[in-house]
Amino acid sequence: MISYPELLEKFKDLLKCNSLKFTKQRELILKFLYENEDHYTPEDIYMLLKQQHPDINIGIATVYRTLTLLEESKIVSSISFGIQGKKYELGLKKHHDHLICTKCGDIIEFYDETIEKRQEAIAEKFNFKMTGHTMKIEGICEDCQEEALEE
Amino acid sequence: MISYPELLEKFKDLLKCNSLKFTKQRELILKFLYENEDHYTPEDIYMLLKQQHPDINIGIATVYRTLTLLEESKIVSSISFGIQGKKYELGLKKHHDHLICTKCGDIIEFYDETIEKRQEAIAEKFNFKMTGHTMKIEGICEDCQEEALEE
DNA sequence: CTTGATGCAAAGCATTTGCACCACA
DNA sequence: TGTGGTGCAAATGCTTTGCATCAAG
Repeated sequence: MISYPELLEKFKDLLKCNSLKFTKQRELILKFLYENEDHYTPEDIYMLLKQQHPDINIGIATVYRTLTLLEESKIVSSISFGIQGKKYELGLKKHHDHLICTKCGDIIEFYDETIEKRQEAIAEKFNFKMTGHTMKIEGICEDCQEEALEE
Repeated sequence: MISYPELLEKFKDLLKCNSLKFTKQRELILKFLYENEDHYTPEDIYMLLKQQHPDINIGIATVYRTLTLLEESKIVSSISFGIQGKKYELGLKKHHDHLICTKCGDIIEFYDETIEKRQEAIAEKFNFKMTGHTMKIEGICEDCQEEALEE
């Protein structure tokens, strides 16, 4: 896994190459996603950053703008859930898919070589030039099943 | 594949069991999805129905309400795309997944036994009680690739 | 007749945009 | 210093809701 200073450097380079500026807000968002390996909505990130850094001013619009920028640069990735909206996570780890508990919203990541291979084969079969793929398994997680039994 | 009269009967039963009413609007939407085996946004359905049946009054709210009802009843299913929004299709056929062309928006359906099996195995491994699963492969379809070459 | 359904317009909600001001480079 | 970034508030776009009226049972 890439270290934070490395990631920061990568981000700064990317900004420089596109004559964009490095700002406190952009760094905060990047750092937040690096330090919190989970899935967050833009709103989540906005609220938590405001809370953790009362000294720094940040607007929700900047969070949206930065997340879009980071996603285009392949530094973060997003998945969208029905009601829960779109959530972002650092996108530097190996490609993976998600198990989502529809009761508590918990997200479990997994990687399955067989599925990856089949996806490639299917894209090829239809002469599709694959640019991305997502898989979501929805269900009830272990904990929520137990809770249901207790009731 | 189920015939339309059968489907209609099934829908009517379902309404009766829940003391809901059978209306022209509900039938129109069901019929539309039966006759047009494709993926539509609520807006699409609303516009096309108004166009095809200028005599019958229908509001966008009713389309949303009916689609929600049909989806809860497992008669239709939906997939959501990034910018293109949520699209509905008749959900009575065998479970399948989608290839989506990010250029022209075309959707190709496919079914892969290996992937289905692996998904079940994964859910089991994490003690997840699977209630649903979706897979989307994004890319550029054959036609759009050719177009790109011509430019 | 009773109850649920409908259309309309208003309200919601997440996301985007315009703009004057601010801060990197 | 100039250019791009920011926060704010207004605007947008999709979806839901409240309500008076309508129609199915």
